[in-house]
Amino acid sequence: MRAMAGAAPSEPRLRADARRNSEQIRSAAIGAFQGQGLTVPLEKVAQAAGVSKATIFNRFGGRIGLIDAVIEEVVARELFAVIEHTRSVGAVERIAYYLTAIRDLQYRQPAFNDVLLQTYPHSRQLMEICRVGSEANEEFIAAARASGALRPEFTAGDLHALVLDNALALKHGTRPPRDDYDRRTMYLLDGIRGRSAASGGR
Amino acid sequence: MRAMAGAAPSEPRLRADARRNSEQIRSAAIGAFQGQGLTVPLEKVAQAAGVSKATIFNRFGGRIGLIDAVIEEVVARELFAVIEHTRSVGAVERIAYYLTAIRDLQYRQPAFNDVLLQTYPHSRQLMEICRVGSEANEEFIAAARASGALRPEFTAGDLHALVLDNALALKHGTRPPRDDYDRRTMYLLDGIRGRSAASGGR
DNA sequence: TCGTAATTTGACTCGCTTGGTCAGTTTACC
DNA sequence: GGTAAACTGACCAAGCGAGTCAAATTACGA
Repeated sequence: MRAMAGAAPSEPRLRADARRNSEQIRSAAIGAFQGQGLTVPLEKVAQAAGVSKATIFNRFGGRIGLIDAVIEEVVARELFAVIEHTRSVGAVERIAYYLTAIRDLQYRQPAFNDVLLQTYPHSRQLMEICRVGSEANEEFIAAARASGALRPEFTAGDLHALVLDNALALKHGTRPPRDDYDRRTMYLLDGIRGRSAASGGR
Repeated sequence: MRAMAGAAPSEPRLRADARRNSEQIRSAAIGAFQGQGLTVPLEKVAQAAGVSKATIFNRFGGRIGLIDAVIEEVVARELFAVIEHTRSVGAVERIAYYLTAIRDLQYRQPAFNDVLLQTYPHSRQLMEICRVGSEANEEFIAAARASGALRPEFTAGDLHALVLDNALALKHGTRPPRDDYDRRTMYLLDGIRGRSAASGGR
């Protein structure tokens, strides 16, 4: 590693071309990560940015640096919004809303699954996102159990496993049509609901 | 490929050492496949059999030939037994029994997941096993729906996806403790049951 | 308009693992 | 013992993307 450290380089005055390239790489990375996940070959990102792969190393120090520089826009923002919004949902439907929203994110954003699966454990940012996510899980599970919306034997670990399994399925398998996916989300919800809770429709 | 074709070589009179090695390789393969799945390095199988890797190629022509020679003992027998036995279960509990048994097989036999995932599509035997399995799926789904044990919108494709996702999770993830796994099987069952059907306990 | 240092880049190396091959040696069998 | 079958150690192939570097290019200040 030469001199890189964190996000958008700004410490030393960059030359104009370097600044321009940084920006192009950033936005190419956001697009590529969102479309194909965090494991997309850097070569492709470079191509989309109209620069050489080596330039990515010059500007960001490598994949980890690049991820740290854009992960906020790629997934963190959206995830935190989901968590935040979930808190405003009524206690009884909250856990169903949360799981549905998470699964939606997983379906739409391959990068989100890479975060969950901790594909790059060397990125602080990624680990931090995971941590926050785990805490949200526990928060919502506890609340849901208290409200009777969830069957009592269901643990935070169960939720975690549920989501991780889905991440693996989406990552290594063929993604199903959206309506099939959503229907299966319903089965899931019905399987974890407490007896007392009323279902949405069914 | 030199001269191999199918299962246990028997066409031309083999020399005594060759016959002995074939047998050792077969049983080593059964052990290795059951323990670590069909993707276990041939080197390891050879080591367990006390021969060189090249001997496996001499005797079986390669991984596919070896798989074809032992897949019966490794998974087919047990799978067919499950299917057969499922037919003798009462209509209402049948689908639950089937899914539970399949998931048990998936947990205990990594090789079974390799079959499901069609890791080696060049093996006729593997494909045949898949075909038979798919037919069983449809048979049981149809019966379950007819008996009201299954929610009506649940399709054979849903069952297939359910099982495949689990195969991917077990293959690429960390396998959970058995009791967690079984509990999650319960959630699953509760999520796909028809309204009328009574659950086992809960 | 230079001089210089920052920047870019094409072409490379590297790692890493397993399947598969082959020449040369050992072994079974008649 | 002679011969062909069988075994084996050592080797190659392949894929594939990360990361590196010397050489060329470019921005920028004087």
